[in-house]
Order: sequence, then structure tokens, then C-alpha cells
Amino acid sequence: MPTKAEQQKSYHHGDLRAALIDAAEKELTEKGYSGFTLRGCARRAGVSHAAPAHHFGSAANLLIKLAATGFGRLAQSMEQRQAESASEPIPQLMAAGIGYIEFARQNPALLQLMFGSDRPGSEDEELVHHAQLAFGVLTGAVAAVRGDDDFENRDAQLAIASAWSMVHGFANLINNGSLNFIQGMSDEKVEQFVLEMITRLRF
Amino acid sequence: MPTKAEQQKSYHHGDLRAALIDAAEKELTEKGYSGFTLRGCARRAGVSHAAPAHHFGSAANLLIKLAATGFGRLAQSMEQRQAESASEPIPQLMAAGIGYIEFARQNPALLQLMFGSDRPGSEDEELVHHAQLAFGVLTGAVAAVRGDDDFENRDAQLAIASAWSMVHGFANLINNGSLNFIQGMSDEKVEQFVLEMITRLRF
DNA sequence: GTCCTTATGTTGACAGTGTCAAGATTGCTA
DNA sequence: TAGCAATCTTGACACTGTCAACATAAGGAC
Repeated sequence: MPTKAEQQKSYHHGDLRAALIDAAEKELTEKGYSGFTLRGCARRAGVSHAAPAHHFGSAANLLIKLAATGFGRLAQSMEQRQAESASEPIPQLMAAGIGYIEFARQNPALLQLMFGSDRPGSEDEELVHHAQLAFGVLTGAVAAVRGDDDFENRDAQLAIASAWSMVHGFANLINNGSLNFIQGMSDEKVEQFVLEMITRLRF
Repeated sequence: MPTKAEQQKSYHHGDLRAALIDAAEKELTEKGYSGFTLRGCARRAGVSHAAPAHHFGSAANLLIKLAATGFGRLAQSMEQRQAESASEPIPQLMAAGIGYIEFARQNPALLQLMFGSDRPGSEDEELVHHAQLAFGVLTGAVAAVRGDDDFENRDAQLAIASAWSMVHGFANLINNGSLNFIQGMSDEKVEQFVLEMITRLRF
């Protein structure tokens, strides 16, 4: 098994695909969506400018795959919070919301990519799968609170749309600084705030 | 006063600044955020590729000014709905929410620009002013419902954050197709849906 | 082990982009 | 009417995404 240094010097990278996704996330975080560059990702991975094309075809495709990992991690963030919480429906829903906000605050650029409205490729299978995974955590929590998992029901649709919209909207508004009274809050205070917001919802 | 055709042929445009903002919105709507091009805006306005720089300095600055007009129109959209509604606090809040969603659905790319998290220049005076104008409509409506306009109050903060987050989040989720059961709805059905969502909130 | 097929990276090129400097054109004011 | 300042054009530069042609290595068939 080659060491990391050997991998970097060898003609073949070893796992360039994963390295490029990592690089893309760093590029996105540091340079922002508009400053993002495919060649920059290649440089971060220590590879020629055209190498990414062999794994992703285009810059848009690389971003799609990055967004897919984002949805996976969003689901993880919610599930981890749920695992640390009481198993009753209400605490579970709260935990999902808190996990959603936590992920959003820690990955603002990634969240914007994931939910951008000219979102790259809703046709990508991997992205759709991971996204449904994340949404499933939320809808499942809402269903548990309602004691009803029939989402053809209009009342259920209202419940899930309300909860999700509130959490998602809050995540966006704090990330772009629109809610100024949040700025100075500690992480704990923000979590408490989210908790009370969800409490104000009817299910 | 020169006719439009004369303006186009003359060396000086007449009102290139406004024309460029219009062009930028078309460019953004048709090409999307990632396909947006400063030279494309110049072409749409029938002007040389470097002309925009004299009015906006950079591409980012043009987008800032476009976003500023967006906030102004968002405020207008809410206020128009309010003018058409009963003057009691609750209908006024509902109207603001409906107006918000209406604007969002009609201008998805613009909304994304306005609320993007690497949002261009929160330092721009015009943008901040227009944004505060739009936010003021919402906060004013919430204050009227609560009969209390002290937003240092934590309970008031919870109310405004809840309402705004829900409306804003819903706007984003439907724009990127996350809420699949909304897709087939008519405009009236969507409005009714928003109404019921707001109804589920406590103030 | 040797060959050769295939995956993986590199190099070089191309059109298109944002920005800058220098020059051309025009409206305005004195 | 002369000149000044605002406005727009031209040309250049480095940089970008993508493509085609080439180089290198990995891994199985024999």
C-alpha cells in the first residue's frame, strides 16, 4: 500500500474522485459560489487542469456530486441529533430541526449550492437519492408527531410544509444575515430559539 | 426628445444605466445565476463589452443594483396585496405573506440573487435601504397582529422570525421543486395553502 | 512474465469571460 | 463657440471551461 506522499507523486492519484469533491468543497467555502473554479479544484488536488473532466465531465457535474454529499451529511446531522434525544415524537422532531440548522450554519455555501434554484441537475440519481434521504428524516419526524404518515392528506401536507419551510427559511435568513438579532447569539441560544419556534407550530 | 431608435444608434445611449439593469435581469432569468455574463448584458443593451464598467464598476456591482430593485419590488408586491385586503391586522399579515410568495414565484432567479449567502455587498447603501423597506412591511404586519412593536422583546423576535422564516422558506422550497405536492397546484390553490400555513402560527 | 486493453492524467489549443488602459465621441456649461 | 467632463469604444491581458491528442500506468489474458 503506497503512502500518501507516494500517491501524490505518482502519475495516478489513487482516489482523485474523492479528492476532487473535497477540493471542490474547500474551493466553494473559501471562494464562494461565484468565485468557484474548476481549475482551482484541480490545483488544490495537485493535478492538471483537465483531470477533473475524466471523473465528472463538467464543472456543473462536480458541483452536483458535491451537493449530493451535502444532502447525505444533512441527513446525518439530523439523525445524530435524534440519536442524542429522547425517543418521543416531539423531541425527535425538535432534534431534526436543530440538526438541520446546525448543518446549515456550519456549511452555508454548501447549503446554497444544494438549494439553489438553478440547482444543477435534478436528474442526477445520486443527488435525488440523498436529497430524499434527508427529506425523509423530516417528514418521518412530522409523521410521528401527527401519528399519521399519509402525505396525500392535505392537513399532513400543511404540517410538513410548515415545519420544513420554517426550519429551512430560518437557516437561510441567518446565513445571509437578514435576522440581525440572531448575529450575536451563541450556538446554544440559537438552538433554544429554534426550539421555541418549532413549539409555536400546530400539527 | 429623441426617439428610441435614435437613442440606440447614437453614440450615447440615453439611459444606459437603467437599460443595463433591465438587461441584467433578463440575462439572469434566461441564463441563470451561473450562466450570467456581463458581456451578455452589454450585448442585450446593444453596447460595447466594456460599457457597463463605467456605470457599475464591476459585474458584482451590477448584480447588487439589480438585487436592490428586487427588494423594492418585493416590498411593492406585498403592499399591493395589502391594499387589496381588509385593513384588520390578520388579513394584512396574510396579504404580506401572499405578496411575498407571489413575487418569489414570479422571480425565482432574482430571489436567489437577493438572498444568496455570498450575497454581493451588504455594504451597498441602496441595497440595504430597499431590503429594510421590504423587511419593514413584514415586521410591521407582525407588530400589528401582536399589538406590540418592540422587537427587542424576545417573544416578538420569535414571532417575526417564525413568520418570515416560514414564508421565505416556503418560497425557496417551491422554487427549487423540493415540495413536490405543490408542483401541480394553480396559483389560487398555492395562495390558499400559504394562508392556511400562516394560520397555523401562534403570535 | 509479457502483451495489450482500458482507465487515468497531461499537454496544448480554442473561444469566451471580467477588467483595465487608452482613445473616440458627445452633451453641457461658461 | 471652446473646452471640459461624462460617456462609450477599442484593444489587450490573464484567466476560465472544454475538447482533442497524447502519455502513463494498472490489471487481466495468455
